[in-house]
Amino acid sequence: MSQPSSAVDRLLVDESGRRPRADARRNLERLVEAARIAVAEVGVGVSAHAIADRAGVGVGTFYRRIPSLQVLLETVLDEILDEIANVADRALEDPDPWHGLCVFAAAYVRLRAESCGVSEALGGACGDALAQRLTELRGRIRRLVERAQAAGAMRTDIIWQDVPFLLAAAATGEHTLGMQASDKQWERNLHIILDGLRPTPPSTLPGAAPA
Amino acid sequence: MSQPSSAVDRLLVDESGRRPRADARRNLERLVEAARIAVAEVGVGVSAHAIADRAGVGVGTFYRRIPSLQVLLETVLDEILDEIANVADRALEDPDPWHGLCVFAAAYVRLRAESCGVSEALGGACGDALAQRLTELRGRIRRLVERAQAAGAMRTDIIWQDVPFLLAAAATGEHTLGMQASDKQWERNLHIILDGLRPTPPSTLPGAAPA
DNA sequence: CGACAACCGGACAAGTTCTGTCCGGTTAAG
DNA sequence: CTTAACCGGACAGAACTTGTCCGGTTGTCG
Repeated sequence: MSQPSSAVDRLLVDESGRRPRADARRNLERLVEAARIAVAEVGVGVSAHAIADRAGVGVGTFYRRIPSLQVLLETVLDEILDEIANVADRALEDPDPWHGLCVFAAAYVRLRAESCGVSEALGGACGDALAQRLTELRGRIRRLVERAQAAGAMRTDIIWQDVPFLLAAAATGEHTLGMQASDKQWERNLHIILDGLRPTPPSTLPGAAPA
Repeated sequence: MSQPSSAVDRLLVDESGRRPRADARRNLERLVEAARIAVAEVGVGVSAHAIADRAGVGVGTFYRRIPSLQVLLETVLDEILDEIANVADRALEDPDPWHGLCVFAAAYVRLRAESCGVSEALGGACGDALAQRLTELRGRIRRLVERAQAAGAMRTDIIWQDVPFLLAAAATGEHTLGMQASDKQWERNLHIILDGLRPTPPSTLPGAAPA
């Protein structure tokens, strides 16, 4: 938010090594921050004009430093995916496997619930650009789940591939049947889902395992 | 699918009481069926041209009998919402309240998972057009949940408003982290969620109740 | 303080995609 | 066979989109 924002720096190191003017940097920071908010509220389909408007600058200013809309969106999303990966790494070091899984799950679902664009990106809406990140994250979730199962803290009739789908599920649904979800509906959803993951399986799971 | 389709009839009873030509009726049936499939695959954002193409007719034919794209979409969705309401009514007559809830939940989640457009409509994407239906459905779900709780078959720290969100959640997520969900992933999700709804609450639920 | 390069904003071009209309050619039905 | 109903798709026009360009402004440095 208020730190230098590596995204801004990444976008700033172009052309001759001259230091950019102060207003140029300020506007770029505004644009990146506006992009973050817009992506969260509107999703990856947000337009360049919409971001420029939010930042309080013209589109000309947008395209002066930003090569293309797509580059900006990928930069912003890549940063968030990095953050998620870090949370997963820390969770893997938790001495209590189940607690580690819960901590990661809460962070993951929160990020998805609070940013429409992050959900879309994790769902694969950004094509190959973020595919590498997604693969890495998948591996970390797999390890988190299998570690919890090995410790006897989780049902073993559930396979690790179910977990990403369940976490994605917990984060969705801002509106249903005309009801507006509270800010924390995702916490309630996640809580119930995690309860459903605990041992003592009440019955066998139907359907084939996902590919 | 192959029955006369009340939607077709509803669209056909216009202008002078003359019986329409056979080809006219055939094309309208094709259009309605194409709309159903297109709404399921693409969602309520599908275009009139896309539906006409799927039906194998021109757009002129589309607009000859159909007043507007919106009318067609609402007609198709209204029919499905009717079906859901009927399932709920039957579930309310089940002598076992928990079994009734499970049967309804499975049908509801299946319909949502199999039709992108139904999910959007239940999420409120169609504005006021379907608001009445949504309200009715809400009441039925409330009764199903409270009946199950009164019978002691379901945790009482969950409120009925949680259930529509949980069911919506179970149905979402065709892709996550680069993985393609199996046809029946929704069954696995729902199964785990229903397990989480059973009595013996492991802990208290965080967050405020939704409005 | 003055000069000037860097910067700014938004009108604009060019493209896409949408809904809905219109009309010349075709076909079902009495 | 006649004729009204029907068909298809070109078309109009509106509402978006991304990205460019240029006249006016401003930060920065000698």
